[in-house]
Amino acid sequence: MSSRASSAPTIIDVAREAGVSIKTVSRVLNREAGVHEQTREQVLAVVAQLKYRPKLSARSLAGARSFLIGLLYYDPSAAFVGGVQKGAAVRCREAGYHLVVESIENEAPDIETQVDRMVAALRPDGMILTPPLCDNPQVLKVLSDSGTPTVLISPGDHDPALLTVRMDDVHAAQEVTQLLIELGHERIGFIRGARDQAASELRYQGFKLAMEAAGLSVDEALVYQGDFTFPSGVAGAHHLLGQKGRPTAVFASNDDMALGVLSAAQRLGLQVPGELSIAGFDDSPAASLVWPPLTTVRQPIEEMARVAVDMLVTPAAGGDEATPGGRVLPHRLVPRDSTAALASRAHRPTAARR
Amino acid sequence: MSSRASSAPTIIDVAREAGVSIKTVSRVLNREAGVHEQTREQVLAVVAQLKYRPKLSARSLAGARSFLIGLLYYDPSAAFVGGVQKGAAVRCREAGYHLVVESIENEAPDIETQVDRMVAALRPDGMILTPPLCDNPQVLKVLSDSGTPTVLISPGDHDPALLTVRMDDVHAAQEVTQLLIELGHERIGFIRGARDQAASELRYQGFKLAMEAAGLSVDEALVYQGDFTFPSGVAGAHHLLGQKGRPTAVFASNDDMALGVLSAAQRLGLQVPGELSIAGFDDSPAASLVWPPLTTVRQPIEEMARVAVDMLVTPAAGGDEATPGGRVLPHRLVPRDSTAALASRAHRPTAARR
DNA sequence: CTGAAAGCGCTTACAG
DNA sequence: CTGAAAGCGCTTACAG
Repeated sequence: MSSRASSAPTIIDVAREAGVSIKTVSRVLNREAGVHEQTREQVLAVVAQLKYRPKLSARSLAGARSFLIGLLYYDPSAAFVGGVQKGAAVRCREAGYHLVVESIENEAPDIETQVDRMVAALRPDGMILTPPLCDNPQVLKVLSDSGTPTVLISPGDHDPALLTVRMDDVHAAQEVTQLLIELGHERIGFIRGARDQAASELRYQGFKLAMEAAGLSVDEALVYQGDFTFPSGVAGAHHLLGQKGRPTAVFASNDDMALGVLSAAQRLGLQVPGELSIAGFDDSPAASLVWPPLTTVRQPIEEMARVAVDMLVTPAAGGDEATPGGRVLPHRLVPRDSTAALASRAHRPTAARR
Repeated sequence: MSSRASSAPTIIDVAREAGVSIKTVSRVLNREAGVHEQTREQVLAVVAQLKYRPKLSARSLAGARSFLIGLLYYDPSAAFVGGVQKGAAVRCREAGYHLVVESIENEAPDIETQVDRMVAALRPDGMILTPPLCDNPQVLKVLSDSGTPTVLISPGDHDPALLTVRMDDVHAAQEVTQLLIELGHERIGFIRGARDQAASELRYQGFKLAMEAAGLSVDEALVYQGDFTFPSGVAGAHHLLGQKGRPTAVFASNDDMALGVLSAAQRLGLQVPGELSIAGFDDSPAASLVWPPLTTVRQPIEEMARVAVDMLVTPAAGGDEATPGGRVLPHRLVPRDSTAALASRAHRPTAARR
């Protein structure tokens, strides 16, 4: 079937044809300095003519690098993982690396074995972890024991020595809250995310900070504990909207829950945004597909993944002055039609309230 | 940083400790027959004690297999690719393989170089292609020239010698159409998918077959050419619902477009499903998140990916009697609330019309 | 600026 | 049932 598989040219073929040693071919291919320009061109010409491509397994076995980056994820959101994957895969290709993807369960009893097997077999030059795996101590332990450089995307509390990439969840949540406040809303419901994810707490903090800055009190009765799923958004909506002094706006910690709120509101016959404003977080694909489209925050997912690969491939790319091994990427508030000024009330800037 | 990296045990360490040759260790690890049970257990004990894991690059360089499966995709739908990825990654791990994912642009001018580079560097034991890449002649050419076994997921017309996995788009579309017909709908609008994707034509054929089987004519004015995107669903809805004898139901070739129809209908003030029934295709995550939830067809995405890996890893797994290299996986009609019986008309089974 | 030698850690024939 | 030797195709020191 693959009769030509055996005829693939090796570095020896190239060296012979170019009249140089294999070491020189290696130098040219790895862009090492100190090769006569004429020699370089000659080698490159033969490489092109023979369509020579170095074999990764040989490079990996002989050298110190595997040219492999591992990405570990445990599903939750297809949109999030998909974005990370695309950003990472593209950057890997640009850098001459390849992305090996493994899906592992966060609660699997043999999770350490799974991770260890992957790392020991592949010897990746680096690993990228997404939530909630990036906060899993067992996984982190295995990786650190193996000496594999690791980048955490949007982690919670973590060893400050580790490389991280994230966005500013607190500030983003503040901005969303401020938007609602500026639209005249005072009774704003909040739906928290899953307890075991770091972003949940950060977004809640942002909400509280913005409320307090505007001189508004956070009514505990208007805070619901969700878990980032659509159904928990529905449940949260029923809880919040069933109150005596019900909120005129609801800020859900992610889009899936906001969609649940939207669905519940429509079933309850509430006009959105006329009678209820709704805001989410993530800017998931569905957020712009529903009606009315959701006001939300765009997470720089693909960019975070690109940066993660950069940190692994070009160690110099890691960190900035503030947090040595950490990078914080900019987000963007995305106002859409699910939020509007409070019906029949004047627009009241928050500054005037102090 | 990784001081212990150099101390990773090799097959030689295991052989020495177990008092056997490296060949015997290799036999045990590869489950080759003909090893004394006692020897086998002794080797396994040492392997466990030393936490020995064979290095993939060495196995790959020395042997005929790389234990790598490549997955090539060009985004379109995050949900589809995400499902394929998960199914493939899980099955790979079970089989001791690893999944290398590459995202390439279907229209990139250097697409052949990109694919060739990946295949030549990795020497994967097999490749999996998703639409639209599985119908890209240039990509298929490079892979066939390299002798890399390839499985196409949901391809269009293809070389019958190639391995394929798909669902029955024609039949599934027939079922959706029948459901609408059984609900009493006669004027049914249809929105076609992207011209360059094979599934578009297949689903349209299914629609026509069901209409004809029920003795209903397909009104060309009620067929709109979409492109699988949300906006084209909105445009299709405006086109179809603006007609004199407008349809009482719309069947969109995928969920994204169906969501567009839903959005447009709600803006036009039409009750769904009271005044308009809507059906989609895919059972994307958003389909069950909107209100009303969408009637659709569940594609067996993860299963298709698992089977694809199986065909590559266990050659015997490929094909069934009907189509030698092809496997057709079962789908499932998912009736939800976006479709309902035609208002104020009796339920009329299609059989009675003939 | 260039090269000869050794070696990475396994599997593949081949022997016994 | 088991093993000694060769070799996969590169990179790494080390020389010159």
